Amino acid sequence: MPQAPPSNSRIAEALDELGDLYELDGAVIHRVLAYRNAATVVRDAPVSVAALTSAGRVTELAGIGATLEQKIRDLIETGDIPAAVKLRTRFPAGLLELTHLPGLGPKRARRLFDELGIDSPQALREAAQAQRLRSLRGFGAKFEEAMLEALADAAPRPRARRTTLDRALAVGEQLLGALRELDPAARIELAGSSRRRAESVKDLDVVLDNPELLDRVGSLELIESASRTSAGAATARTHNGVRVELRAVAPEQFGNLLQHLTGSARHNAALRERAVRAGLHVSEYGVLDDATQTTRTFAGEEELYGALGLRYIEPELREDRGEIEAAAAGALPKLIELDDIRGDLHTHTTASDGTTTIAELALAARERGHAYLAITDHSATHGFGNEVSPDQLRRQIELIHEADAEIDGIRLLAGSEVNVLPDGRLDYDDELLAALDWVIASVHTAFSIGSEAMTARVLAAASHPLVDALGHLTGRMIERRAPYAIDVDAVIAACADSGTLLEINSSPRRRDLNEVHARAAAAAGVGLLINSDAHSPAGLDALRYGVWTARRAWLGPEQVLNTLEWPALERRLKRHR
DNA sequence: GCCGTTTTCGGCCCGACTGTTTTCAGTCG
Repeated sequence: MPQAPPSNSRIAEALDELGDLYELDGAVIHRVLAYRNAATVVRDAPVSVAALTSAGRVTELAGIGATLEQKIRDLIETGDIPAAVKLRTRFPAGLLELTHLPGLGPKRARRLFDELGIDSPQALREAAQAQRLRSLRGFGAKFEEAMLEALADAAPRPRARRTTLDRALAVGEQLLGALRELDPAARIELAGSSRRRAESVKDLDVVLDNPELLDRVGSLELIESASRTSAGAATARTHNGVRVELRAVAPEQFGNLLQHLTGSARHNAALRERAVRAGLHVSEYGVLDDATQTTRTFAGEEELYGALGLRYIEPELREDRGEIEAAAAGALPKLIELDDIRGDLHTHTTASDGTTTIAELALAARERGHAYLAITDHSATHGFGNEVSPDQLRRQIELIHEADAEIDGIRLLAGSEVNVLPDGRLDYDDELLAALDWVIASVHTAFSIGSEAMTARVLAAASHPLVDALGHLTGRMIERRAPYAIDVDAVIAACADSGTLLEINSSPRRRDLNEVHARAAAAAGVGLLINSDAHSPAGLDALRYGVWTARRAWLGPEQVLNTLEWPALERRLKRHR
C-alpha cells in the first residue's frame, strides 16, 4: 500500500538519527556533519523534499549528493533507511539519548557503553552514584557530578524551554535603553538570535564598546544579579529569568564581534569556509589574511562583509539558507519593512474575545498609520463562549459600517474569522458570508483528527469561493504546542490554484505560517498577508513579529498583499476575479 | 559524505572552556 510521502521534518529526523548512529560507530566527523547539514537543509527546504526526490532533483539542494539521495529514496519507498536499521541493532536507543546530555558527547558515551555497558540514562545514573565512572582513564569525580546534574535537569523537562522573542525583547529593549542612559555615546547592540528575530531565544547577547558598562549592569533595576566573567565580558540575569551575556570590545573591532555573536552558527561556518578559499580567516577578533599575515578589524559589519566580497546581509537572513551565495552574486532580495504594511486584516473586539470596541481599535490602527482595518471576530462555534451568532454578526456588520462612516482617515472592513468545522464546513451560510467585506478562515478545535482529515478539512475551506484567506494555518504555539498534523504543501498548492491567500499570523506566540512555509508559499505564487490577530489596541503592535517572519522568509513587499491599498488588494481577491 | 577561482582527490571555520592532564581530547557555541 502506498504510504503518504514523509514530510521534510520526518526526513530530517531520520538523517539526524543516522548521523548520530554513524558518530557512535566512529565515522570521521565530516561524514557525520554531512548528515547533520543535510538534515538542516531538508528541514529548511521551501519545497517538499519527498516530491523533489521523486522528481530526481533532490541533489539540487546544497549538501545532498548521490549517497544521501539514495538514503532519502529508501526512506520514501520503504519507510526506513537500511543503514539505520543495521546500526540500531548495535547501539540501543538509550545510548543515543545519552549523547544528547549536556557534557556528554559521542566519544565518551561510546566508551561508557564499551567499557562499562552503560546503555541508558538510568544505567548512567546508577554508575555515577556508585562512583564507577572514575575507574575509567580520563573520567573523574567532577564528571560523575556533572552527569548526575545533567540527568536531574533532563528528567522533569525534556529540554530547557526557550523564551519567545517578545518576552526576550521586552527585556532586551529595556536593558539597551537603560545602558544607553548610563552612556549615551556608547554603541550598544543586541546580537544573537534576538537580533536575527528568531521565534525563540535561549538568552540575550549584548555587544557594547564601553567596558565600564559591564560593571554597572548589576545596578540596573531590571537585573536580579550580574557578575564579571572576564575583562571583556559579564553575565547577568533579569528578575523574570532571562539570561544576558554582555561583551565589550574596542570600537574599531565592534563589527567583528557583532557579526560573530549575531551568528547563526551555520551562517558563520559557511561564511568562514568561503573566506578560507580566498585565503582569509574570519574570527570574532578580525580577518587574518594569509598573503600579508595581517589581521584587519572593522568598526561595522558592512565593511566586514565587504572585505569578504559580499553585500551586507540582513541579520534575519543569516541562517545559511543561500544568503551568502546571493550576497556574493549581488542577488539578495529587498526585504519587506513594517512601514510597507498598509492595513491589518485580522483583529478582534468585545464582540468576541477582544478587549476593545470597534471605534477604539479603529483609532489605534489609524494612529499606527493603517489605511484600513478588518474587524474579524470569532464565528458561531469558536467554542470558548465568546462567539458571534449569525444574528449578532448581522448587527456587527451594521456597527462596523456605522463606525466606518463616523471615523475619518481609515477604512473599516466588516469581516469574520470563520471557524472551519472538522468536516470542512464553515460556521455561517454563504448568504451571510457574502455580506462581509472580508473572510478569513481558521481552525480552532479538533486538532487531533490526523493529517489526512485535517488536510481535507482545510482544503475544503480554501476552495470555498467566499474564503479570502486562511488564518494561522498550522495552529502551533511556539515552545508550547506543536503544529497539528497537516499537509502544508498540499494546502499551498491548493491556495496557489484557487487564489486563496495565506496569513502570516504575527502573534509572537504563533508566527504561523513559519518562515519556511511562508517562503514556500511565496515561491508557489501564493499571496501572503501579515496580520496582527490583535485582541486589544496594543495587540496591533504585534505586526513587527509577522514582518520579521516574512523577512526571515526572504519576502519583499510585493509578495505581501496588505502592502497594497485596500482597493488594489480587493481587486486581487478571488471573489472579485 | 560533499564539493570545486585547490574540479574527481584532499580537504572540510574558529575559538573558549573543562576536566583530567603534564600536552590534550572532548564538548560547546
